[in-house]
Amino acid sequence: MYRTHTCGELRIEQVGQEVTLAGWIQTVRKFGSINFVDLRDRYGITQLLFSESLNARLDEQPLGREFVIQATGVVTERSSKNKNIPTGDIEITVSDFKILNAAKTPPFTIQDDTDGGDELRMKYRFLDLRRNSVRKNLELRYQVGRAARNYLHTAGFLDVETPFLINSTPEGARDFLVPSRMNPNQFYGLPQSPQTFKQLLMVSGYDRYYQIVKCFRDEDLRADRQPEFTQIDCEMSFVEQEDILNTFEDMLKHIFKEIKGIEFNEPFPRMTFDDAMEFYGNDKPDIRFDMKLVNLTGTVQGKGFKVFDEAELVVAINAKGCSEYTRKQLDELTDWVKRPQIGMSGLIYARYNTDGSIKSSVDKFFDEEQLKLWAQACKAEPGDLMLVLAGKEERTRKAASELRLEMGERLGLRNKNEFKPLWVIDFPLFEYSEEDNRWVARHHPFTSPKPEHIALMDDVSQYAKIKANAYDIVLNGTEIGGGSIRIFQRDLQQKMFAALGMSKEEAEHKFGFLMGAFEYGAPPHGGIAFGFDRLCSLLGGSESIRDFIAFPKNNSGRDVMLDAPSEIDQKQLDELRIKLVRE
RNA sequence: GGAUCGGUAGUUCAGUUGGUUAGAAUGCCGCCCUGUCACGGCGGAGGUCGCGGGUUCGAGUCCCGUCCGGUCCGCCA
Repeated sequence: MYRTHTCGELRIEQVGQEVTLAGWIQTVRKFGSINFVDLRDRYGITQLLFSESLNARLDEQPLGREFVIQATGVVTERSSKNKNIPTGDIEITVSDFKILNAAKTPPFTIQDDTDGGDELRMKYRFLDLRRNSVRKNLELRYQVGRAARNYLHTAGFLDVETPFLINSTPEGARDFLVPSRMNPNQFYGLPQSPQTFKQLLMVSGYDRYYQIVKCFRDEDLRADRQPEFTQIDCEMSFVEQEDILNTFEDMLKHIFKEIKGIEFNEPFPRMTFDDAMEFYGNDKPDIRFDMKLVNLTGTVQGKGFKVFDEAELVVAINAKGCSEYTRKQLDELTDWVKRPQIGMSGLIYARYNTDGSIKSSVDKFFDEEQLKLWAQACKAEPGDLMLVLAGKEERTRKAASELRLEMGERLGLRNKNEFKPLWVIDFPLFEYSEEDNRWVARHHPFTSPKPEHIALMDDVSQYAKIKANAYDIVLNGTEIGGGSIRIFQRDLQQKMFAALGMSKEEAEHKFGFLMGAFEYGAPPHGGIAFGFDRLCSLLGGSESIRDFIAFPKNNSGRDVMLDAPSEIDQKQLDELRIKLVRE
């Protein structure tokens, strides 16, 4: 036995006991003829006292940071206690010790406030994971998963595993491909989600299914996106949208209570997709603060100001209490909206001064009476600042949405300890893809249209109006989950594929097994999938999901520790019958 | 595919208008110290200024290219 206790559990009550601890050396403090060593493991830090009698041995076997050692001694009350750590009342007076493994000096310090940069910490991730702060994130992830499983288990859900080596599908994101050695010139695709399998499980009668499962998408990455990520994937039979929303709202409430001790007594608010777009400019509103988008197009056009008159959309936000913004701050905001990522050509503002007057950057075209109408529309009061954007509809709405979030940030209205969930419902079934020149499924091709809109599927000109029984759950402006009621009848599914420009043969070839299954008694069903990594990062108060993944990949999809992906041997290529194209 | 920020000691960073021998902190090594816990004191070692090219009497600094990393846009049903 290597140890009798962990480094986090000994207290004043154990004084007098002889114990053996094993762990990593956090620090060695030489103090004349005595030495203090902080020994660390997952559970905490315990101070070891090496008194004078061990000096000869320490000269032979010097100790260094991150050495793995085993030490035996008696638990002793400290003469000077450390109130900052739970084991601070005691220390181990070491009688014998053994170096189990020496260690190189680590390239960065293994502390909460490490001196290591991101790049280095990722390269030595196994050392980074020793740090408290990183370990806490992984522990949080485990607890979130456990809370979800507990809830789903109690609610009668069955965890069923589904395969990773499946077919590539053309819809949606790019697939990761795996060549098949036994089936030359053929490839598996890794699942973007277990979508079709969970629907087949519904046909099989497993009416409550869940899985915490990896999904794979070969698209460009962000701080909150990884090529392989984890979903809490769920599906239910004999349910309507309302049943699903209620079930999973309860699950989230359970998780919040377990993890954060937060109780939501009210139902989560709901907003239609159309309202979200109109009032927030995006489909995942951050409702921790108001500052809604106000459409001023009708109010401001026809007054001779070309920028407004030629715009498809003029939209304002009301920055409460910002009328004192200096010219410098406003210029800076203007530069901000002119950045290529936002892409506006300018920013117009109107200050509602505390004396009741209104001054704008376009006073030449709008007198005070006109500006009062702006204020009325924006519900602005003296002391407020109206920020106005104008231009092409889509870009302007998007820019206004970004500006709103930026102002919310600057005004400190986006508190990461405040949690405001929101259901966004009634998503459109289709959206037009300029790139492919056709209508594509906004959610996915198995999403059911609202029954009253099915008739519109016969007329392409009506496609934009068709709403789906699809929903997203949004937390603090981040989409953490989404799902839909599915199509469960072959005819409707066929119609859907046809609407997406897929021939009968093509649909049969790609999804024939699913449509075939629908002919053998498919129950009405629907489901939802949560972005587990994102949920964890929000609960942990971090922007980046990488902090909650033990071994994440970087921006370019590389594992910098393993240096993956990498080239492979010619022999392997030959077996797979793959020829490389060198450029 | 694009935008943008960064790359200087083991690490985190500073480095002026292009100008002597490239600095600080921390870590590391040595010596001293019996109650430290961010220990302290004294001393020391440590540099391909990411890489390649160019401009110049002279480049860490300016220009071009390239590689690596961060963030974002496009993309991500």
